[in-house]
Amino acid sequence: MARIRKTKYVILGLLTHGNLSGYDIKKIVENQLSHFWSESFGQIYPAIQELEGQGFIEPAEKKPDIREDKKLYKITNPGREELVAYLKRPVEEEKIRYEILLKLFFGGSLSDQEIIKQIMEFKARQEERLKEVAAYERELKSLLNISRDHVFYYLTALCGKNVYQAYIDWCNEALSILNDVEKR
Amino acid sequence: MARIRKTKYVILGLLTHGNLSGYDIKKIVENQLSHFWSESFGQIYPAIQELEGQGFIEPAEKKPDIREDKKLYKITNPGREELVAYLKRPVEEEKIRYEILLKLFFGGSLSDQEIIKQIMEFKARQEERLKEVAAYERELKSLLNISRDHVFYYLTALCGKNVYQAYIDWCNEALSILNDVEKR
DNA sequence: AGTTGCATGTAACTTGTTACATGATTCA
DNA sequence: TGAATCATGTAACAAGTTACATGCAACT
Repeated sequence: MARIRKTKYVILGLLTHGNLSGYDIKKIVENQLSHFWSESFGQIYPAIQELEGQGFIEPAEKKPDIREDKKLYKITNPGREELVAYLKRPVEEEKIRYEILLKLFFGGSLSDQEIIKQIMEFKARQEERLKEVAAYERELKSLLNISRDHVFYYLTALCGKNVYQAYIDWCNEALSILNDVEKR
Repeated sequence: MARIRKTKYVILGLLTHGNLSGYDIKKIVENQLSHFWSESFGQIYPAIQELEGQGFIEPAEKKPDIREDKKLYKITNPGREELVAYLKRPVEEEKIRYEILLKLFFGGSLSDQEIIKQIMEFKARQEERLKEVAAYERELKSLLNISRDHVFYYLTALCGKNVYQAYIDWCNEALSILNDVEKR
């Protein structure tokens, strides 16, 4: 890994939008960031404790209507600075491991039919994802004017749409090429 | 992680192309698989020992011209079966973590200029990668007829080309949208 | 009364990287 | 002779997932 841990910045970032608990953060990541990010409870809760120890977040007062055992946090000024410093740093080289390409690289050990099956399954999954993210993108496009943040949400969905479409296009090209090879 | 370990299959796959040492495997991954895969020595050597213990690979006779301290391995028939069983299994859901989208999602904490800078840096890196993989793709396209395997190598390069191009297109759309927003 | 969801947290495990140790060979 | 590359391996660490433990609240 050696890539610096991002969980802390996800928490800081989400806390700039409002006070949240660990559970809230997990739900938001699942619901709104899932097409480009994931976090597990096993990462979130220890990271919260670390952030509190560093003074980057602190307990927030709860309104009386929320349950006793829920711990709400808010971001502090040093926390904001820490987040901004991270956001300004260049994006790290993401390590890429595409299993479909690995399997294709060793295609010599499979029959054409088996390879075609793998690509079709992969394509079907990308189509599902595209459908989801394209619906999300259309929704966000209509909300573009309601806040500056909505532009950013829209752009993340647009990226997903482009990338999934690129995979689907590649699947079609690959299937067509394999079909030509098979016939000759 | 929880995703099953792929290192073993990379080793088995490469050994179907010829007898290799751990060092050879590392070099091939770096030179030929680097646009979609990576492995470190810390994974390769223990995996080799495990594969040998399972009888999936075994020491190969060396030609007298290669050095004493180099350990060449060859794949066994059970090893071939193990590889094929893996290749036939559906491709696992890859976990996606795009840091550029994370940073963009929290764009509210940065100025337009800072966001634009991040996207331009990201775009420049994708353009570099595209250049590399597109050159590789053109080369492989001309070699398409020399073996069945070359079709697979070509398709992996083509996929990289499509995906990097999709990122670049998205960067341009994003920059144009951010420019419009800035002006109003 | 039982199931589902809310809520916090820990422990064991897996995967992966980095740095280090060691030494041979090749080439300028 | 010294640097770069070849070559194998280990140990410490970092990151991330999964399963588990615990208990409250809401609803059916």
